[in-house]
Amino acid sequence: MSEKKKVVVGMSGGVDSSVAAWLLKEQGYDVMGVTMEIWQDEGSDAAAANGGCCGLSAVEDARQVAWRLGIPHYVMNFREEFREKVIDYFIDEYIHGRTPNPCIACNRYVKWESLLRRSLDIGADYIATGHYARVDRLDNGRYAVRSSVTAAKDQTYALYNLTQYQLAHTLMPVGNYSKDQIRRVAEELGLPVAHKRDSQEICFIPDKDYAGFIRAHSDAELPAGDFVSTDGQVLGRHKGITHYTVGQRKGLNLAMGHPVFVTEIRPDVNQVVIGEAEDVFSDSLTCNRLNWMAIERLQGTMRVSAKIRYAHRGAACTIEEEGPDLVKVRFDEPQRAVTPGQAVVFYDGDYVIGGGVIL
RNA sequence: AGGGCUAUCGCCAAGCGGUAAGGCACAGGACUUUGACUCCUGCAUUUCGCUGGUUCGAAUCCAGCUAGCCCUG
Repeated sequence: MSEKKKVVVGMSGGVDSSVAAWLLKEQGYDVMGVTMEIWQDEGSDAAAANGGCCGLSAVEDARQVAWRLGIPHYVMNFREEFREKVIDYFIDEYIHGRTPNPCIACNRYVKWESLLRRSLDIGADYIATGHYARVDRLDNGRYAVRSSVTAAKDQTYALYNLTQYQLAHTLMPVGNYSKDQIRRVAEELGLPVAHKRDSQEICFIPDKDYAGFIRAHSDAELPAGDFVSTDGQVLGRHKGITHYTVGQRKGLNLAMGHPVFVTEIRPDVNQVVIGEAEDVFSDSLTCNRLNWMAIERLQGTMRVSAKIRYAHRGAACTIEEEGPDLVKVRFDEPQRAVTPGQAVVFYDGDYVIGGGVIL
């Protein structure tokens, strides 16, 4: 007859989700730990590499932490969902000359769709993660993700795409603390993962060879092609469009005497456009695949701060609906490397208003 | 087979007799739960097209050779 709310904590084996589990337990929840299996090539070196939010070492570390905290721990297989919603999407975007953000897709479709559904199925009321972000219920009744108290570790950008339903069943206890505080708690609890390195890079491509990964997991052609200047002059040969992204400087192998950058990728003609440093700035962008969070929908124009990539500080701008599922963003100051495929997330202060995908 | 010019790190390029600047590219690292950007470090110590010569000493002067470019045939 327990009135305790049940929560499933997604435990990656890292410090953050480990402490999140402990915090929830302290807050009186009935906590259960779940580690998601998402890697594809079992037994490969790639999967064994630590780092990433979901490395192979995850299961053992998470199991130990759960044991220490005295909570049950389970492993659930999400390989199929991950393959379809994250890896296939990732490959398809690159093939079409865009630059995807797999973490956002993983959050929306794997963590907050599959994991949430299965968690509710086994009787949980919420799922929780170790993200540095907070979930608030606003006066208008809507749920919105809110920046962590630590601006340096804020992870709201990757969470803009969560739905109201998903947020209503989400807890993010770590958002009220700084990274230092979290590590200190982990130390005090004697957790074995207290000093584990922060994860980074795409978890399913630890060697950072994206182009190689795409070639190995897709039958698309992806041939070499021309680097061209804005006025159409051929400057050299590129290794295939999947090797590049807007704003990129390194790896072009173009000795022009001064740094040059990718300004555009043209998948239809297999060209990569090269320009000067100043050519990579834009004063506006259009986005679609919108998800509104703090507001039900956009009416007229709205002044917000927009992040065009993870770790972007945010830029003042005006947003305006331009059509069904289409929003125009006009920046007060031109922004560097507005990149198709990346998410643009709108903020009002700490709160995520919504966001979309850059066209 | 007449005349002129040029040959320095992968690319561009300083140097003009005193013992090899710099930029780009590239490599490594830092930063980073996406791709990038940025920052830091490294990068011609028997070497300046080759072979000789002058000199205490040459990439720097001289000669020849080789290669490329240009002009005149």
